[in-house]
Amino acid sequence: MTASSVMSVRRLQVREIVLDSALYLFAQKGYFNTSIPDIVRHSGVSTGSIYHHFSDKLEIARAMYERHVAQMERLISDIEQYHQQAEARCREIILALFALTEKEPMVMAYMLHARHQEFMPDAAPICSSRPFLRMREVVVSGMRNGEIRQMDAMLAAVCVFGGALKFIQFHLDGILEKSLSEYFDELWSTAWASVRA
Amino acid sequence: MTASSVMSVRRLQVREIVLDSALYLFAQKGYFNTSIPDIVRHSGVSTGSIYHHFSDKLEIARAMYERHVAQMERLISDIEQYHQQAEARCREIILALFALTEKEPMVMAYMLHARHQEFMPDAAPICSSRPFLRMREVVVSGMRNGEIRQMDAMLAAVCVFGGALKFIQFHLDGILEKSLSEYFDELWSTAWASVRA
DNA sequence: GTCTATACTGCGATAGAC
DNA sequence: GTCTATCGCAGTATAGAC
Repeated sequence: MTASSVMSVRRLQVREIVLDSALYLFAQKGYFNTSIPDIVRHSGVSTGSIYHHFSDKLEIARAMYERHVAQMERLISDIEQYHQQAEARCREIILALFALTEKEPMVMAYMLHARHQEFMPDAAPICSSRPFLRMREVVVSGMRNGEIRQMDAMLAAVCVFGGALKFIQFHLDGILEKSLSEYFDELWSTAWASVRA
Repeated sequence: MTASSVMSVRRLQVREIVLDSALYLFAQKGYFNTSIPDIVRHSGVSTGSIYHHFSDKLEIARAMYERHVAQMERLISDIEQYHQQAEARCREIILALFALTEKEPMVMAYMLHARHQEFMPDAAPICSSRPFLRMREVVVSGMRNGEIRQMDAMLAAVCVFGGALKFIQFHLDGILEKSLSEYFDELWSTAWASVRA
């Protein structure tokens, strides 16, 4: 292993440590309630080092956003590869989002809850981000191949995924009596019934 | 008119002016991006005067939240008074929310979009606020009187109102091609079909 | 009750030693 | 590349005249 590859591995490590701390703190208290000193304390990385790896606080938020948009896109790509029907794809996407919510609630909290536009001036609303656009494309293709009845595309997407996303929000807000997965069957059958051809 | 009643009318006026400015600014830029000097500039009321009427910046946010929670509750009460069936009540509530969104988008932006818990430490999530609890009660009563089929109460509420609320969010985010009201018919028939007995 | 001027704090960001 | 020390400033809140 060369010296430069050691350095770049280490470089990645520090970035990841900072991003993990920032995810925890941003998801828990929000971007504005999290100071650089907070991140220093929680991550154990010094101010100077943080600013060596990130140009400013905003870039931390941006890098984290990109990291988790990519994570969600990968999740959808995997599903599209293994399932061909829109019905199966939608179903599996919801199951994967539920699993992600229970395994890494902070990721979902940051992606769904945070008002990214308040601190990332050029960010699109989350519903226009790549993972959500791809979810809508899955629904549109289902409409083209006759699995889903002809209807407004946006409405169809809301019918299929809207309920699941609301339940994820409820779960993160702690107002659900049961675990997310216990709601899945009834939720999915109701959602799919409202759009199937 | 007595001197004290003049004073209290004026007192209310100043509070309203400040709250109106704060609504505009909070809805547009968010709570944390809005400084007291911003409110001073936009409202024309001086710092000293603002602090005479509100103990701190947080209390402005709280008072505004209460004002619009009450406004939405009144809207629901009026509908409950004039309509007895759950179906009509739900329908009219959605129509009223759409109308409010188009007439006073900032109210809906502040109520639905803002992450109130980030700056109001003791606030419940918006979905647990009184207007949203009452909307769920309407659905539950519709389930009791047989208009809505037996199903998980939370799921039923999401089916009835979730789509409309998502479309309001889309509208506020500016990603809708048509006006809100043009989506209503298809949205409502789909939503109600998914829950009716 | 309303204003102007200002005190105080805590944050984001930088400098510079190691 | 990482650290500690610190600068400059924006922003909340107050003091005190009118």
